[in-house]
Amino acid sequence: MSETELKTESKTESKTESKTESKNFIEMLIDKDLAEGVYDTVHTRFPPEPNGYLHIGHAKSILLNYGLAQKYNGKFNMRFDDTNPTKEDIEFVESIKADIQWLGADWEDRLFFASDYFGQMYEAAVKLIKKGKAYVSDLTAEQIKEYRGSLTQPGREDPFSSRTVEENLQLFREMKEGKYGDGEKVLRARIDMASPNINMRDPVLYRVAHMSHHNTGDAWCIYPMYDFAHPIEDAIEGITHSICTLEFEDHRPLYDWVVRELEYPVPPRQIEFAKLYLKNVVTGKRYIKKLVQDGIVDGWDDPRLVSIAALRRRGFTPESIKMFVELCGVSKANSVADYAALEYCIREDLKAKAPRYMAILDPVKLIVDNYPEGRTEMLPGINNPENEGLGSREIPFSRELYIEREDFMEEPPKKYFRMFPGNEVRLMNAYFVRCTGCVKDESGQVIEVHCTYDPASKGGNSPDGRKVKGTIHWVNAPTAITAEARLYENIIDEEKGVYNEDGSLNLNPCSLTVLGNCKLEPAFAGAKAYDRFQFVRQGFFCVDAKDSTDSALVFNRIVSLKSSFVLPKAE
RNA sequence: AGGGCUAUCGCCAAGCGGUAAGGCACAGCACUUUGACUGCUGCAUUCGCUGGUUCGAAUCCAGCUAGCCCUGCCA
Repeated sequence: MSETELKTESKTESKTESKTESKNFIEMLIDKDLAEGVYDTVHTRFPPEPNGYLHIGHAKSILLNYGLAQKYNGKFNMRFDDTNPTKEDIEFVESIKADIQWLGADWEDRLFFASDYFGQMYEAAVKLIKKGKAYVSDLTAEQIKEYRGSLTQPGREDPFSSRTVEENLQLFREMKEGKYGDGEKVLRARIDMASPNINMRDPVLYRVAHMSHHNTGDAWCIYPMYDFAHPIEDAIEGITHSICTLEFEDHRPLYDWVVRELEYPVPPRQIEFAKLYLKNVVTGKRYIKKLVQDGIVDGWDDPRLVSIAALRRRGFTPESIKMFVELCGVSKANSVADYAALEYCIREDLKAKAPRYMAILDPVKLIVDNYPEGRTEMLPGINNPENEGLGSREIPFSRELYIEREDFMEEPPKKYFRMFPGNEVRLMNAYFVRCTGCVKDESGQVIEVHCTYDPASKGGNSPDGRKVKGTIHWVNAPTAITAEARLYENIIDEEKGVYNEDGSLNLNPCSLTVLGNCKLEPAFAGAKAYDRFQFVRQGFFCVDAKDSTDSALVFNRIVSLKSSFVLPKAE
């Protein structure tokens, strides 16, 4: 090996090395924990409450937790945090599981329900009572609020906090046995009513709720509060790093208190990170519910929404969501990502994956006057020049074709290099054609564009080396498949932001455009739900899983292709 | 206003006392059988502000300012 070769090699090596991505603050914390022997494995979890559909924001948490477990060769648990039967519904359990699986986060055999730990939580509460760290209070909800004080005023001692351990034990047992009605009694932790952190002012641990639970039925009429239940759930499952969002920072002292008082040998550590927000996007449950009720969107999976189900239906891939989440990063600074970053990710992912076929969204006839009538020939086309593995196809060509209405202008502006009288363009994969004119109906609408072709330019190149500036796509008219395409814009009017002054949503009236007369080349035949394609020069499209049928294909535009060409406004 | 957290390019985000990574967006050029892709180039004399420590500060100290979160028997 020569000296130069050696040099080149070491150069490449150091380059690879320097490309190592910097770690986020959670990874640095984990590294430290591992180095100091605080933990010797990494065990994370995703703990949604089954009270709604997952959206893009949840994807960050799911992928973060799962990704960390993978990176550190640890484990990832799926856990439903179902401690409040008044707000939860079994209906969401299945949809949440499906969404997480689709995203690729694998919990293996570790699917848990917080409600499975109700017995252990009850025992934990008894333990606290015995330690004198919890008591039963008869205060009403309003009184508790009163006694709690305010942000600036310390709280006052609960008059029931002096009950004896025996009394508390008996009362708590009676709460469990159903002796008291909803709201009559609660179990409170005895911590510090004067704490500047309101969460520490004797927080409620258990409340009475005579209600059937989707998992435990009527076995319980008392249910633990989040602040008490969550650390126990984590500890029981051996979670090491309990990752949650920023608003729980104030709860960490209470989390640590519970875990300490209960004397778990390896206490889990709560770490908080900033949620992922998208600019000009609605995620609020009540807003989406209203959009559905008002018939503005077609359900929770309407492709204009950003629920996981909606993104899936629109045609986003799990890989693109993962790429997006990684692109956004993890930090403690509240931030709002641009939707453009998501679009970048899906284009990037589909670039090599999706076959590139020709489809006309808004068709107008193109007649090749000098092409023999009745003749059809098959022309080869590469399905994706960036991925030879996707193969090639035969595309029919004849005298009558469809082209995009916007690819012809009788009087073109400057720098327009598509079809206009006298101009020569390339029909992609086919021939050079020179435009000779058009036919209009009585209203002035162009109904036919005419041209002549150069037989020598078959395949799209002229043997005389002649160049054309424009290449347009086309579809053979006699064999065209008619289909529907749905084009989406943000459901929010981006000019003025998400909300109006009165709190209502500021909707974009043009968020959906349905094109019902699209013409597709035969290669599209047999396209199935979730199949994704690039419509050449238009964008990436996905077969709609809800409305598409074999005989009437329906496509959702996932994202358009980028374009630096802007048609000057006609006056 | 009591407590907690955060402030680095239009949007994310590295940086951890040695003289501002990267990505998205944007702009320009080249290439092009997609006005796409790709390639190249440009894009913070400056890190919320003001002082201080230091030979040297985005990084340390002090004081300010702004934003977010907290007074559910929700999670």
